[in-house]
Amino acid sequence: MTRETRKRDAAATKAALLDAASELFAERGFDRTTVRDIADRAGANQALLFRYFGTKDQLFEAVVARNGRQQLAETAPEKLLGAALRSILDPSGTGGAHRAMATYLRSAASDSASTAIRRQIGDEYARTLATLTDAPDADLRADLVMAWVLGIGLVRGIATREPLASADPEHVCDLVIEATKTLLERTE
Amino acid sequence: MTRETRKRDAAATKAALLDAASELFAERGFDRTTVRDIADRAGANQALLFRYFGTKDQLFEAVVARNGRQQLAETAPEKLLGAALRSILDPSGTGGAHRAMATYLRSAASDSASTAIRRQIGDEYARTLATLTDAPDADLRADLVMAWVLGIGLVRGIATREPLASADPEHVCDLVIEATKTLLERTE
DNA sequence: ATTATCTATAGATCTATAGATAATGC
DNA sequence: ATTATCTATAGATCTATAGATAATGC
Repeated sequence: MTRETRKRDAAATKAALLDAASELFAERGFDRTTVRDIADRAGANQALLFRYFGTKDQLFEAVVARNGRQQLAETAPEKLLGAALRSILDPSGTGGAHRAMATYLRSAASDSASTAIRRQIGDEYARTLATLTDAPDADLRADLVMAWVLGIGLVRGIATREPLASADPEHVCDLVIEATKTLLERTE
Repeated sequence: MTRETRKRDAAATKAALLDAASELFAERGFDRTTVRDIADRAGANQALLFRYFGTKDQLFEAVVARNGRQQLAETAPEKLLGAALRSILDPSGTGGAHRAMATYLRSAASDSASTAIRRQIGDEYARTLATLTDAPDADLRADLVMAWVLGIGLVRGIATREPLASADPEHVCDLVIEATKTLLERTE
């Protein structure tokens, strides 16, 4: 049996590595994901990862840069909070915000990771959320709302704490959105 | 110059290792803390860590078990939210809740870490917070409050996101406590 | 004599690189 | 001929253990 060689397509290989890295960083965080895990899932040789992305850190930044852009563009500001919450509360949710948040959470310990991702993901979410209030400290309040969503993702998805972990998503949404109204509407 | 040998005191060495581990796990998370880092900071030999605690995982559990107990006992339930928030918002705060939260956050990716710590820290906080409301889903609401505190710690302390990172602690407290009242008081 | 502490190192990873191999395009 | 892919491995960690050394208590 002859050893198979991957089809020669640099662009496709790069994309496959990005996809695999995006999944694994979200599942396990930066530290616990090895370059060999990524290459294996992508069906690519491990050395290509370095050829195309330089270092593991740079691959991480490439993942964040790619994911950050496409996820927010699709959601209207006033629906963003609900959408982010539902996507975080949906156990089957591998799409959209869930992955970005999971990456954010699971890589909280890694420095380069934290730095890169903070800018990309955080800024876009917060900027969008800040449009929902006209309080003078809109940006701060937006940060607080984002912090809540992240915290819920942490407690539910990673710590799998009960009763939150298996609570009804719509019920949680109601509670959070109601309390958030107080935060966003009270102008002083 | 003769090589110094540590004073022979097993109990003190164990305590020093626990202290050092507690600090480092909070600062860097489980994965990024090496047993040698811990032993060095404790001024102890690295082999003793294994002699006294078995494995790195077991040391982590010992840290969590020790810290979890003493931190909550001191605060009255109705002041817990404010105390937890202030301790997380205080940049100089190395004491109490801050370290527990930081450990929780920075070790979010590690499995054994996450499992051990979830039970210890989470349960005690949530149980205390749940006494503040008489809503039928008190535990769920308490989880949500805790999630918010953790999220704020994440965004402020680890991601150091502006404007939240350098916002006035009292102002943040006001905003969060006000919004939390809505969550805890609205019984239906 | 007991046992806390230390030395030395095995064994398992993991990132990254150098250089060989082989598939495509001209 | 170019260059995408693969092999093999260097070099750096990191956890954990086996066994030597040396300080205390009887």
